Amino acid sequence: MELLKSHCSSMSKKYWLMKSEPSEFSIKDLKSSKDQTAGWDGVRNYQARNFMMNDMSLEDEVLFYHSNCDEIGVVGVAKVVSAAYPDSSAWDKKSKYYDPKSSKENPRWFRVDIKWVKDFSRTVTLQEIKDTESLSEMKVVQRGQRLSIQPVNASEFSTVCELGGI
DNA sequence: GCCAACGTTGGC
DNA sequence: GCCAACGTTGGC
Repeated sequence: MELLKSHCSSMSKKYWLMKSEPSEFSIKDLKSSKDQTAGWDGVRNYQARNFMMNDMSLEDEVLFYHSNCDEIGVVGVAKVVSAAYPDSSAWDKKSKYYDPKSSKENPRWFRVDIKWVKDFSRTVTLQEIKDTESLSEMKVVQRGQRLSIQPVNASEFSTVCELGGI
């Protein structure tokens, strides 16, 4: 019974916001990837890593967020299509994400695979999120919040999707 | 285990 | 390119 319960709760769909600089990796890049799927590598923050390792599940839905660009905001939806697995870029000396403290034997950083789901018909800008009362609790508008992977609740997720024209 | 120095993030 | 906020590192 306990097993069933924990199994069920682990299956309940969760929602996330994931940030990427479009000059590095945009939602277009994701859409044009093989199988419209890509590994979310380069996460080098423990809290963000722990979300991937401990809290993400297959089929969780993701708000794809463009940061540090002309039009900052949520541009579409993706979904989680793998469990967390070691981020090999951490032990690739040629990678900008190289981390000598991570190794194949003892990986420190992990990634998940993300699959493109849809583009919004328009960007839901950061300013718009700030201006929307029901989205005022989103981490992305909290002062000093820089996490590149953030949990989002179901109503926030659906509100952002509606604003994005879905 | 404290905390100063340093590096990074990311909006502006 | 500025800089505030935050995370990490490393000496002590």
